[in-house]
Amino acid sequence: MPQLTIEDIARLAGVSRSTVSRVLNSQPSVRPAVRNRVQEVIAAYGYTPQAAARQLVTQRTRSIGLILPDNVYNLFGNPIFALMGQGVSQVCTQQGYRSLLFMGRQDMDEQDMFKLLRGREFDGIVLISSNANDACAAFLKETGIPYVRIGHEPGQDDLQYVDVDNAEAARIAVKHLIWLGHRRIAMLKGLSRDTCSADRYQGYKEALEEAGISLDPELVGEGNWSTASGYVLTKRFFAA
Amino acid sequence: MPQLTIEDIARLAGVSRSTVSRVLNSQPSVRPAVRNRVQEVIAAYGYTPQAAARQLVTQRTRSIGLILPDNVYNLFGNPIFALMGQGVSQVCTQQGYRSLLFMGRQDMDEQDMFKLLRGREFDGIVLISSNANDACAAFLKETGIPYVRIGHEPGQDDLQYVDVDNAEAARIAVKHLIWLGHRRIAMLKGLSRDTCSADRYQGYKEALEEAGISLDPELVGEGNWSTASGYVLTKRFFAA
DNA sequence: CTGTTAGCGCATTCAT
DNA sequence: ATGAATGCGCTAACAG
Repeated sequence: MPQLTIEDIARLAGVSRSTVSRVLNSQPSVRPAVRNRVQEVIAAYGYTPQAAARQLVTQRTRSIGLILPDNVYNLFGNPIFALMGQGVSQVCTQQGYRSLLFMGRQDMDEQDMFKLLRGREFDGIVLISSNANDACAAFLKETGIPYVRIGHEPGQDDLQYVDVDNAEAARIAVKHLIWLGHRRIAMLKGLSRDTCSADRYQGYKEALEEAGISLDPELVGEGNWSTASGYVLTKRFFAA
Repeated sequence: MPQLTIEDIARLAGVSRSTVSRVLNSQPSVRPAVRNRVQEVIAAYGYTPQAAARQLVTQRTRSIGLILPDNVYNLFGNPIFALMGQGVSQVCTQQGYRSLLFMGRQDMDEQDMFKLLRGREFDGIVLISSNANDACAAFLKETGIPYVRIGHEPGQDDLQYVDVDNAEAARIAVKHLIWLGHRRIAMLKGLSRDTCSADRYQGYKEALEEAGISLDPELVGEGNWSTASGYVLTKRFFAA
């Protein structure tokens, strides 16, 4: 079935395109009777305006792109991303936007991905990444595409990101363990490419130092954020 | 900075829009010298055609929408979805398409979601769902939007889906346990709303019956696909 | 091989 | 309050 256009609806409702457009965008200046008639026709034929056409004229898509770290195990295996994604989605929906998670970061050529981002299919990008030199982050900054990053790099001077205070969080956690009476406290670090790993380690070191506990290198290990690496390292800690 | 259009590139390269369009779409009928010149200008200005405009004229977006079951814990917490998503993404990339995961199924009004799907932002939809009455599946079928479903409903007569033989899979698994010498075999069912749950249970029953093992209701429990429910039920099995 | 012309479907002036 | 006209940026005949 050939999809109906706004023109068809206008004809069927006996009005002009402009009027249909007005009810589509719920503008007030339409006589109630006319509005109803148009809405009935729209409903009867299940008409929905074509996104591309309205995007072309308005120059906005009302959709937000979500980009996650490239590791697929992180992508779906780490519950933190589910929570972040959920939050992004909720706010988008609430504001009349929609969020779409870009799926191709594992298998798509980087340049092709950039081309997509430059094609203005998204009004803005939410990039989740604490990777210290994420090519995508660099690209977004350079091109001026509207974005916000969850996570950041050390030298970042602009305010394009939101992040937690990783060092302080680690400090609090370690202090808590010390308060509970523990003295032998291990640290399972994440990937060194992610800045949060170093930040947390920093907090860990500071809390130990403050408590006068000397750091035991045997109790520090570097994982890759996977549960498997956590398991292996934890076993090693207990063997030590 | 005002984004450049194909028109600007044409002027800068001293050719017409059509020629620029031709090199953009890598059509052969362009003199190498001209092609190079155009490509240089494109690269120099970092120009990328606006997706909406070309979508409007070609009536295709080259993007595939991926829709997952509504439960967010399933969404990111169940590794099977990571694998499926990965597969979809790989094939899309390989074919010059891109895949986008729709994020709003938890928090968006169903009608708004349908509106999005009808807006032709996706050339096709991949719906992952074995939910026996998934409203989205019904909608897709009714509207004639191109889609394929991973998972299916009992009475489905068309060929719009791909699925594994759940009953046979369960049969094989149970037979294997029996072959190993076990006689006391429990079944941890999934949500009853998903057809695969009943299918697998069917296979379980058949395999037991075939081996002359009577089914012990104490060893059958219904979870909700979460690891937590699996843990609780498994403990109950061992207590029984 | 290249330029000219004509829309794609919609929102948005500008008239009325 | 409504309609007619215009253009968003691009591809696709059609000429030449």
